Amino acid sequence: MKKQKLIDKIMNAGLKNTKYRVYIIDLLSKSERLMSAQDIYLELMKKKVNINLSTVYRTLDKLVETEIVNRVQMEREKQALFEYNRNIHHHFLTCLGCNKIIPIYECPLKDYEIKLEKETGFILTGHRVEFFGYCKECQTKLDIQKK
Amino acid sequence: MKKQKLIDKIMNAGLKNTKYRVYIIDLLSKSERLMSAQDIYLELMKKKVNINLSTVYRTLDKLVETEIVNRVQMEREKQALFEYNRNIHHHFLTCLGCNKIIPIYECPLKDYEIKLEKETGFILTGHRVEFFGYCKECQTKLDIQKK
DNA sequence: TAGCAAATGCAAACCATTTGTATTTAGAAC
DNA sequence: GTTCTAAATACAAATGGTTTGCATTTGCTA
Repeated sequence: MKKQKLIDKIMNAGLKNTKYRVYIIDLLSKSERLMSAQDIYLELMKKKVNINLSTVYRTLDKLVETEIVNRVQMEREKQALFEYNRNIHHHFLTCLGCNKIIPIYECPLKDYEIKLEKETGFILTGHRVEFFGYCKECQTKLDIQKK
Repeated sequence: MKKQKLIDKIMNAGLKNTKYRVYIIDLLSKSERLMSAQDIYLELMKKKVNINLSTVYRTLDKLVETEIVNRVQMEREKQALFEYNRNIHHHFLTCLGCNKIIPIYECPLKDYEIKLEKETGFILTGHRVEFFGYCKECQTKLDIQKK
């Protein structure tokens, strides 16, 4: 994403354009993995961007609030993880061997949600799904086979 | 569950039979809601069962390890929640209004998992699903309608 | 360019959870 | 029943992710 586009995005959300916001959105939008606040902090420090950890948290709060970024809580991670919001609904697949997290851009629950709404009387607004298993490499490495 | 059955369950898992274990399993197996460690601690104190919070945590660790109890991490709760393991696969439906959590004993993902295994090469071992929405009461209270 | 609200840095607080260690207890062996 | 040992517990302190209070700085509007 061009820097100007990124600044527009920040300002359109009603936020002030600050260097840290630019850095964090840029970092997340280029990252192919989910990142924790700590990850972001360390990554920026490595790039000689001197930021405070509490600023990372406050920035992420704002970005989540304005839906520029998504916060997700994985079952097995204690810290929250963040991803750039591309507005594409997806689920996650976590490898229990190496902990890598793969987004799955496909959703088998559309019809089921309608059914569930009828059954429960709820109005549904969303869902989240996390699959667990072992990736090919870990299957070999850990000698895991389908039972 | 009868007390003796409960003790058998503990001992069959290779654990020592202690009063706190009996109390905690009994409490969880009778609770119709998920409970946090803190909830359990307070509930027991209310019943004049003087237990230490760290004992609650260590007991829960053992019970999760031996699969007598399940630990679940909800998206919106920071503490882990615990439920008695009835060995019935289920998902959760959380009301964004009143935070109640309803288990859904139905799974639309069986076939999809096979497909996902083929697509990704993973061996899948499980998944978890949480639906979000508003229950009937909160729809009225908060004037929420389907869009 | 001034003024003000918003953003930041820093230190301290917070809260769920874990850990170290001394003491107690369950259950196996006698 | 008594003894012995590993496991369980109490208590206090530590940990780790996250939040907050407050003084200072910065971005944006007028």
